[in-house]
Amino acid sequence: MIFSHTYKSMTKTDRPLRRADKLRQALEDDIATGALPIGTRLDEVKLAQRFGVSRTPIREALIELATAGLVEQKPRRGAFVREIGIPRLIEMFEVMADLEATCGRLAARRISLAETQILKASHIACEDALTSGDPDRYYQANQHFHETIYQASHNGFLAEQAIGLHSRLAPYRRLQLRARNRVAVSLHEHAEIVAAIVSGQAEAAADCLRQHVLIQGERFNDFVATLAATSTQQERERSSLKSASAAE
Amino acid sequence: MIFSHTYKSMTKTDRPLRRADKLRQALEDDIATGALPIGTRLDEVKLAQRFGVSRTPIREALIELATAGLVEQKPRRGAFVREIGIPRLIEMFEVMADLEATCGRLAARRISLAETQILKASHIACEDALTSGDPDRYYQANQHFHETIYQASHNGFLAEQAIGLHSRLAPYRRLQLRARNRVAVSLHEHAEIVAAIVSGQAEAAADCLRQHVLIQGERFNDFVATLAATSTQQERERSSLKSASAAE
DNA sequence: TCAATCATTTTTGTATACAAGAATGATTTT
DNA sequence: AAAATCATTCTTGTATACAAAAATGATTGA
Repeated sequence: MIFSHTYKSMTKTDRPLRRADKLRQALEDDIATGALPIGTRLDEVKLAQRFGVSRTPIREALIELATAGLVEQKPRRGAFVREIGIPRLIEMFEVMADLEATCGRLAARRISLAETQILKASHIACEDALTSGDPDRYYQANQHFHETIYQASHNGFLAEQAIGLHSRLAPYRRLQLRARNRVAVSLHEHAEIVAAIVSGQAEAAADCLRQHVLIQGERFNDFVATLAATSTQQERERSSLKSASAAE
Repeated sequence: MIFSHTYKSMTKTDRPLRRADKLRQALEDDIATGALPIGTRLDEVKLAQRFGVSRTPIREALIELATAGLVEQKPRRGAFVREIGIPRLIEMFEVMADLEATCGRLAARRISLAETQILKASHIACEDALTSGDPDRYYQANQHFHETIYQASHNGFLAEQAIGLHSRLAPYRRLQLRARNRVAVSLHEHAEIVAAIVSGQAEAAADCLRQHVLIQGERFNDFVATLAATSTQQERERSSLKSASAAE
């Protein structure tokens, strides 16, 4: 992975001599993986016991997570893994699509020769991952592909934003089926994106990427739509979260 | 002002029973206004004395500011008002331009009749503010104009991102001259933007807004360019920060 | 039996105490 | 006299103690 997945760690010189930072990362991972399901109350003393520290660094980590938007702090009532409603998720996908589009537009204009090679290689890696049949491997390869584009935009701030939002959407993207031929279509879109970028067609690259991401959002939308009005809705979301492969 | 200027306060029910939150806001304001100049070390005990609290809420506020990107925490060495380098500022303006463009594109498609009225009114308010000759008033009116567009995008998450970045760029936008006819040109651009949005021309609105913001960035760029290779560079930035009127 | 009120307990928010790394300054050595 | 090393002081990072608000549960009243 080229970038780490937090805003700060990209901009700061990495010497994490603060326990709170490690704790934040640990909690972040637990939230992303679903180990701490959405809506979970994050009890300070229990977390402190679990990690073998006092409440102080736990609180500091929770504040960081709250500021980053991953948890919600209700005054005097504690911190909860943030419940992101469907409407808000759609909004976030919309912004993600736009960030990706911008990355693509800039990348088409600014990508270096070396980065072009990396981009092509990461595309091929996606194809290989698909034929290997390993969902996790495809997920990784796909992420690398997108991060390559972020980097090729030569706008570090933009890349940070894109990575940050991407990681926030990660748990929800995993819900995202299943739809068996999606991966193949996705790969075809990747090919178009690569072609647009390497040939310097900025707007084409932007449009391809926007559609590529928006379709995910729409698919996600379809997915939750089929779930609506189901009594055990939450249960099904949970189990899907664990078993579903990464289709992007 | 429609929105408050923090990410969190838009999404949370506002009952700020945490001192740390008030402190964060106070420090945020001090940073934005330049009362705490860039690079200043934020001594925890001194801040605690100044605000009449213990170090604990101060620390929590500083962590929030660090996560939001306004201050930089060097481990074991304290927090500093973040020095944002020129290259990074340009990157941030580039992203800002894109966020605004997206707001405009969506607003053109989704704006309600009532919001159309508000948008027109806020445009007129900008004109009035200009003729009044009061820079602060124009600054406010201009901000309201842009926030109206954010809101009209009907994407709350996008609006939050736009507001957040806007406020982070605020202190640097103030540096931004001076160039005497800029305001008049800016108003003309506003008119074009309004026209594009109310007539539903999504791409036109996006392009206008992108240019509108990018030009600020370029102006900013010009400004710092004239400053380059000057021995008392920092000094001049400081004084300009205080005296310069708001031209956007 | 159900609801409302009050006491108890739990948990967050803040203050203080302590530990450890960094900055500062003096002393010593070359 | 200059530089390096060591002791002191200062500041951050963490733990603990305390205050106050909210959750919980029991008791009382209708």
